Amino acid sequence: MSTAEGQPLGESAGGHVDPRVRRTRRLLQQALLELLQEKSFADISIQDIAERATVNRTTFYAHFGDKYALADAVIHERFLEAVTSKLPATPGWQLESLRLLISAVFEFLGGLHEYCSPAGGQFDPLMERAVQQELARILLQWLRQAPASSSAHRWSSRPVPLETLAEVMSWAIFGCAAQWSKREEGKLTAGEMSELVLRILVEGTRRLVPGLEE
Amino acid sequence: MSTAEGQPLGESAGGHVDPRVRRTRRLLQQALLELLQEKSFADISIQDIAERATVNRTTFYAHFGDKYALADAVIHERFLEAVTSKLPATPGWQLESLRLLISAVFEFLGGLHEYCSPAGGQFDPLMERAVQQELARILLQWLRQAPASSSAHRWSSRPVPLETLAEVMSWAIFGCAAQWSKREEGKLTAGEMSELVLRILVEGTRRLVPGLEE
DNA sequence: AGCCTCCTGTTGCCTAGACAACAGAGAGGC
DNA sequence: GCCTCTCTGTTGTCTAGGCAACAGGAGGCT
Repeated sequence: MSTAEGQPLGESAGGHVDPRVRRTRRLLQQALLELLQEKSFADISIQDIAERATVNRTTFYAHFGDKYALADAVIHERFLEAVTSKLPATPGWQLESLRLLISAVFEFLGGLHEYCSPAGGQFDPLMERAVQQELARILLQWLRQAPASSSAHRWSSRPVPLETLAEVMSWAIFGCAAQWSKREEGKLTAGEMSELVLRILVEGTRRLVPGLEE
Repeated sequence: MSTAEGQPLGESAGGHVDPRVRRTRRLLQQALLELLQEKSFADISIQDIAERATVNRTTFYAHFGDKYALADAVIHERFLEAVTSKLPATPGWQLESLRLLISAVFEFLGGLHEYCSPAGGQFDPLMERAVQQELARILLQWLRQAPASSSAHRWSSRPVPLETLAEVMSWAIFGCAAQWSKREEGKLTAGEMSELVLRILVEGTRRLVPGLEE
C-alpha cells in the first residue's frame, strides 16, 4: 500500500485504476459529503470519514494526505462533473459554451451553500481554490483550441499569454459567483447574474480572442 | 478467499465481520436494488450486478452462490430492517406489537411492488419465501417469550407447538399482504387491511396464547 | 451442422486494504 | 504540575478482493 504521495496508488498502466481504488475514493468522498450535511468541516475528523466510508483509517492516509486533500478532490470532481453535464458535447470558445459554463458555476456554488451545514469558514477557502482552478483549466483548454488564438497578440505590442487570460476570466466568473452565493438578501437569480457576467466577458475579450460574436 | 459456502467468509471470531466483507455485501445488495428499478430480475446478470457494485465477478461468487441467494439476502435484511424500524424498542406478544408488525408487512410488500419494475415473476416467489421466513422467525421469538405460553396446551388434549403457530400466523399475515399488494383495483388501504387481519388473529389465538386483549 | 457471442463457475497469482500497535500532539480536568 | 482522553500519522503482517485464463453451457445466425 506504501505511503501516501509518490504515485497515485493502483495506477500502474496509464489511465487504468484498480476498481478497489476507485471504490475507496468514491466512498471517502461520499462520506465527507454526507458528514458535511450534519456538522461543519472543522468538526469532522478523519476517523469519522473512514468509519462512515467503511474504510480503515490507515487506508484513508494511503489516498489522501489529510481531510483538506480529500475535500479538494471532492470539489474538483463534483464541480467538473456538474459542469460537463451542462455543457454541450464539444464545448469550446463560443458564446453558448461560455454562457453555459458561467451559469453552471453559479448553480454549483449556489447549490453547495445550501447543501453543507454551517459551511465552517474553513471549508470555503478550500473549495474556492478548487473551483477556480478547475474553471481556469477548462477555459485555458478552450482558448488553446480557439482558431483565432494566434491573432490575439497582434493588437498590442505586448502579447497576452492565454494562461493569464484564463486566470483572469476564471477569477472574474468564480469570484463573482462566490460572492453572490454568500449573499442573503436582494439576490438576483443565477440566470440573471450569469448573463451579466457573460456580457462583460464578451466585451472584455472581443479584441483579445474574437469568436464570441452572436 | 476460498470457495463460496463453508463458512460466511471473514467471520473468524463471533459476530465480528471484516469491514470489507460488510461493504462488499452492502454494495452487491444496493446494486441489485438499483438494477431492479431498471430491468426485471430475469434480465439481470451477475456481471451486471458485479459491475454496478464496483466488485469483481469472482468476488460475487465468494459471497453468494447465485443471484437468487443475493436476492434472498436482500429481502431478508431489508424486511427485517423495515420491520424493526417500525416496532417499539421491546416488542413482544402484545396487541400493539402485533398491529405494528402486520402493518409493517403490508407497507413493505406494497412498497416493494411499486419499487421494482416488471417484478419478473421470477423474483416474486423468491421474495415471498424470504419475507414469510423472517416473519415466522419474529413471531416465534415473541411466542417463546409470552408469559402464558405454557398454558397454551391446557385447552385441548393435543398441544399446539409454538413453531406451528408461528408458521400459521406468518402465512396468514404474509399471504394476505402479498395477495393484496398484487391487486390493482378496489384496494383497501394498508391500514384497513392490517386492522382486519389483526382482529382475525387476535380472535384466533385468544384461547391458544392469551395476552392480546385490549 | 458449424460458428459466434455472451454468460457461468472455477483456478492461481498479486495487490489494496484491514488491523494492531506504536509514538506524538493537543485539550481538558483537578 | 500530572493524568486522562481523543485524534493523528506511521509501521508490519495477514487477508479480501482484483485479474487473467480456463472449460463449459445456452442461445442466435447462416
